[in-house]
Amino acid sequence: MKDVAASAGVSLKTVSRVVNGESNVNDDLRAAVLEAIAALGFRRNASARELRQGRSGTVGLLLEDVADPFYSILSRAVEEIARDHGTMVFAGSSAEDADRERELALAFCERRVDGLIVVPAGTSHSYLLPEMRAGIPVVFVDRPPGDIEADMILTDNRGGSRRGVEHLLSHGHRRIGFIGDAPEIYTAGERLRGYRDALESAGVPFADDLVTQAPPSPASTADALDRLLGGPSPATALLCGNSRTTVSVLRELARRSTRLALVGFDDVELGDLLQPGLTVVAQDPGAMGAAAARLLFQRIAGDTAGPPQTVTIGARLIPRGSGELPVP
Amino acid sequence: MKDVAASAGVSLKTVSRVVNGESNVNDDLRAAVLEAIAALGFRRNASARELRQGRSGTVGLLLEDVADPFYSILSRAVEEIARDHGTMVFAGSSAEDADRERELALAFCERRVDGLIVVPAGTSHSYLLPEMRAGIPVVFVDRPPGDIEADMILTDNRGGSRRGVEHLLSHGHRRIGFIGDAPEIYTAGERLRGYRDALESAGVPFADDLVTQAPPSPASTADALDRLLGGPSPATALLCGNSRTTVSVLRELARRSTRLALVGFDDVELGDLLQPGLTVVAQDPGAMGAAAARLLFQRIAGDTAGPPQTVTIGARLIPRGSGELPVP
DNA sequence: CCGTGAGATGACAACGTTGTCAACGACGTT
DNA sequence: AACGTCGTTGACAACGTTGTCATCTCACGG
Repeated sequence: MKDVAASAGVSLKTVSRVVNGESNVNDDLRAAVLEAIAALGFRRNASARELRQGRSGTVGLLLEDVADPFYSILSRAVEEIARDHGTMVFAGSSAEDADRERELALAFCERRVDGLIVVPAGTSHSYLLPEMRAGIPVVFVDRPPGDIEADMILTDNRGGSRRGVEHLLSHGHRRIGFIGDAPEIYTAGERLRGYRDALESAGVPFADDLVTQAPPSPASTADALDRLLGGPSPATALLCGNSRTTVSVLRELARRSTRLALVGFDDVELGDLLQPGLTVVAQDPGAMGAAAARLLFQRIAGDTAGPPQTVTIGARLIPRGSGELPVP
Repeated sequence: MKDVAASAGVSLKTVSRVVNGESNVNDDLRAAVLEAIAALGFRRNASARELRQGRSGTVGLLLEDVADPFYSILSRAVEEIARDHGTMVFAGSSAEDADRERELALAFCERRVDGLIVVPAGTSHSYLLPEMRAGIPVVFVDRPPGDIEADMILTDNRGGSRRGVEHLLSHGHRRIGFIGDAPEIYTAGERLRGYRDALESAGVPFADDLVTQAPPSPASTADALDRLLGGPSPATALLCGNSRTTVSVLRELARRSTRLALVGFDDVELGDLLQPGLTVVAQDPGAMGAAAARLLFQRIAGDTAGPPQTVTIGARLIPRGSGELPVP
């Protein structure tokens, strides 16, 4: 910029004015400056600008895994909203590791992001309190934060799950299994609660032997299916608590050539091409990302007066065949 | 940092030394500084550090679409390598729009990224020359850049496509269709070339009416299938030039209850669960991202002596059923 | 003719960090 | 006792930008 000023024969400040598109600059000077900029290939240094202004034009997005379709769609939605605000996105994957989450979040803060969107991996987030007090707004997505109060965007896990089970009930099923993630995971707990809600409303007794709660893996899924299908009165339908489990179940059912009425939580690409099509309770990751980003930019813009907000986004049942199979 | 220095009763520079883990600091002073840091909730300001050091610890990743599984896997691979180098990743989606690509790339440069990984959307990249001359290394992935010479990481599109067609030929097919993307897209051209290679080697004449080149859409795919299957000697097999086309074809075939030996280019989630399983020529987006990142960090580390490198990554045929269907 | 206001321009400091260099004290050597 | 060496510490400038304020010019009205 110094060079540009020298080359155009003006002061630093005038170059700054031109670069920032301020109006009160003589047209001739402006032209000279623009010419010098083009000739020298000048590009404004954002670090210096940030340092001076205290704003980085950057937000941090902390996900479990950038490569997971759910989060990558969420990520894209955040990017679009950020773009509207002239902001770039730092994305990082916590890989479900609380230490890594923390490390990444603090690295974002060191980079002076204007705000932070976090899918919590750990169970404690008080380490963010100093940053939040220092004025970095944080919005949590998909799960509530561990031990602090903050804005969050959640799916209606309980309601969605309930609707999935009600769908199976309405097709005559009474022995409905549930395979969910480990019980300490928030979404898993909510979805199990929805499952119980639906049974209770229908007057169907809750049976422990129909429920499995464990981190999804092909082996644990196979075990769970053994238990569900092996006993004297086997399950005739199944709600899968997350898409990884759904996929494992589909593989395992294909291997066994068994059919089972099935509703999955979370949509899955190509679910409509399976035979039968896969009925799911679909979350809307795009809507979640957009809601999180909108709320974040509202906070960044200075709307920090109110208490923490919680936005709940509905989950939609998409019948495609597998959930409409009758009781054998 | 000034506050920390005052609180610990030492100079700015000593705090800086402690923060950066330099060894030549008295243990008592170090302890005092660390205590002050904890008490004040100090966090180093990365903008100032960048400004001073001229390095941002940041790379830019410019993709078509962060939400596309291919790119999101690539993205994650880049993130992992960047992590090993203590670097964060700015990711942006060009949405196949040359202007937006340029805008994002220059925004990254303004933020003084240490390097840039680009999946080209536009056809001209000379706008990056000044930046590259200014010392920002750029690695292109998936497609070559428009009108400049630079490092690139490519899939062996031609070889992969050839292998896919050879697979169909080996199952007796002679009327093999090809539905690919618009011919101006590099990968589409290469894949068509591989298709011709395979036919030629097998002595099967190339037939214009078996080939469609158009941007993938359900409508254009339906048209293409009409043409392939409608004539007096219909195609008995098909190579799909990209995954979006593959999916459209699968939907269309399901709608028509038609079967056709099918090989898709690019893997598709749950391809193994379809009936029959989907045979594909699979690229390896993770390997591409890792290779790009590794080459980029090599360049960043100062290895800029040699000429631009091109790394070609193989595409693997994964037989799952659809490509092994016999000639009816 | 002078005073006033508006608009254009520039000088300068400051943002928070780190590289450079000088000062200092302790210790060992001659 | 004088000297050199080493390790620790701090003063200061510089990175590139922009906000603040002062200066200058010109036009206009009294």
